[in-house]
Amino acid sequence: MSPKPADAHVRTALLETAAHIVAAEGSGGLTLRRLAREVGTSTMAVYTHFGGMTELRREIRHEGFARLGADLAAVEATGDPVADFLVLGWAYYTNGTTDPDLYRAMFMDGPVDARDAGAGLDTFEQCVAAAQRCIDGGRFDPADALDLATQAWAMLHGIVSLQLAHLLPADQASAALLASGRNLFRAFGDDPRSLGRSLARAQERIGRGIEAIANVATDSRR
Amino acid sequence: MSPKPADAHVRTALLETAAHIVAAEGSGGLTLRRLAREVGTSTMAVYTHFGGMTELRREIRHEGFARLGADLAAVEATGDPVADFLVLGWAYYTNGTTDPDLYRAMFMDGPVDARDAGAGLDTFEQCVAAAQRCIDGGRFDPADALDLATQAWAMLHGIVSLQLAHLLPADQASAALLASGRNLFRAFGDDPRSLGRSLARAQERIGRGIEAIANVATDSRR
DNA sequence: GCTTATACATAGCACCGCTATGGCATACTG
DNA sequence: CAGTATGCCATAGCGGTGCTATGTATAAGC
Repeated sequence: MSPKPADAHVRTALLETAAHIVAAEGSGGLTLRRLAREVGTSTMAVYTHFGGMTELRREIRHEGFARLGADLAAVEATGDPVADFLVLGWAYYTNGTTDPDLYRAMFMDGPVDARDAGAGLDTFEQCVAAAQRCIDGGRFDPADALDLATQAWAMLHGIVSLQLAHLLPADQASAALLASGRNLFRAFGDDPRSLGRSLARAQERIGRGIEAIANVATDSRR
Repeated sequence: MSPKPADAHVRTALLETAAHIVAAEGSGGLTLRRLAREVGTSTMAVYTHFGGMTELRREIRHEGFARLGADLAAVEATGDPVADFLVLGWAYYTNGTTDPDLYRAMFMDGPVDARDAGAGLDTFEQCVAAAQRCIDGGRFDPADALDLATQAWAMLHGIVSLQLAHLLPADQASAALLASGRNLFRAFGDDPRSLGRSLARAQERIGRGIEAIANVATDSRR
């Protein structure tokens, strides 16, 4: 009946438009029947390919983690590991605030199961590595990189999710991001003057990188 | 037909059992028909008293904010404002982790509307006041108390919500809570040795206060 | 070429939030 | 005190949801 556009695996079309619906209208806008209608198939397709809406939503979360991982991987490691770390945090904040519904689907729709936790912690490894480089470079005091990364991640996630809950306006959120980042990194042992220079470099890279990261973002949307 | 137990305002019974269902089984367990059945009334009662499930859920959020506010108000202001602030943060963490589904309903089910934001920011004022006392007492460097409180809140919320999403095990979360608190307060200008003493006092108060806060918590459940 | 298995369509189930309507008790009014 | 008006709740029904049992057609294996 339907023209079957290229027939490129129904599974991909389902996941793609599902992620698009979630990103555009929120998790509540995604509906089995609507998804089937929009893709031009029947509701059964979702069950043959995923098993149900729960698994579909889990795949969407994985897609979100993949995009987040791509955005984080797009920040290049330079000779200034602290600036790298700062830019990484900014990339995280940007990812969450530009795709709020996807971020919500990842962290707030849960509770996350074991598979999700694995996918989430994979991207978290990039944060740990950034902290480790700061330690190895002598900028941070010797410490467990995972502890530092955890603190940074909690701060980032706290600011992002408070903004997404409309409990922090965007300007206050970004201000808190800057201040908390500086405070944390100071406490991690970085020298105030070095930190100031790294912060300036990071801000300059952020200014230059807005288009670059935007490109990566659109690329990762395939 | 039904015995109408004391007839104590159906509205109260609805809100109470609704909050109980959410706290016990999560937001997904709350259903209009089930709630009516469990209270022993009809689905219409929800609409006469609240206007719909949306408003009911909003009242549940307010109930959660009220309990959180009560838990926070239960920490007494002593001569050590930094210890007070630390205990306040611990109380926040405890509130979120002991009633995870209620905490989720407050911050993750949203997006929060203007009325919710007001209720949430009311309890946030206690955090601002605690920061202000630390500044006035000369423990923190002169600063905008709201900025400091925002950073502390974001950190707390980040840790709590990451734990609730099963992305941080409880032990790592409490460790991050301790470390981040110390790091932030150090950055806020507190002297390391004074901070160490306040932290010891706070830990002692927490140890003593576990039963007290638990009592307050059960009290606030009426 | 027949069989088998896979992918999708159809129809129906139980449940959801919500609303139109009616009954009934109370409160108000002349 | 009679009559009316008002608020609270029960009933029944609508369109929607996720999910499943069943049928069907296409593709794969021998």
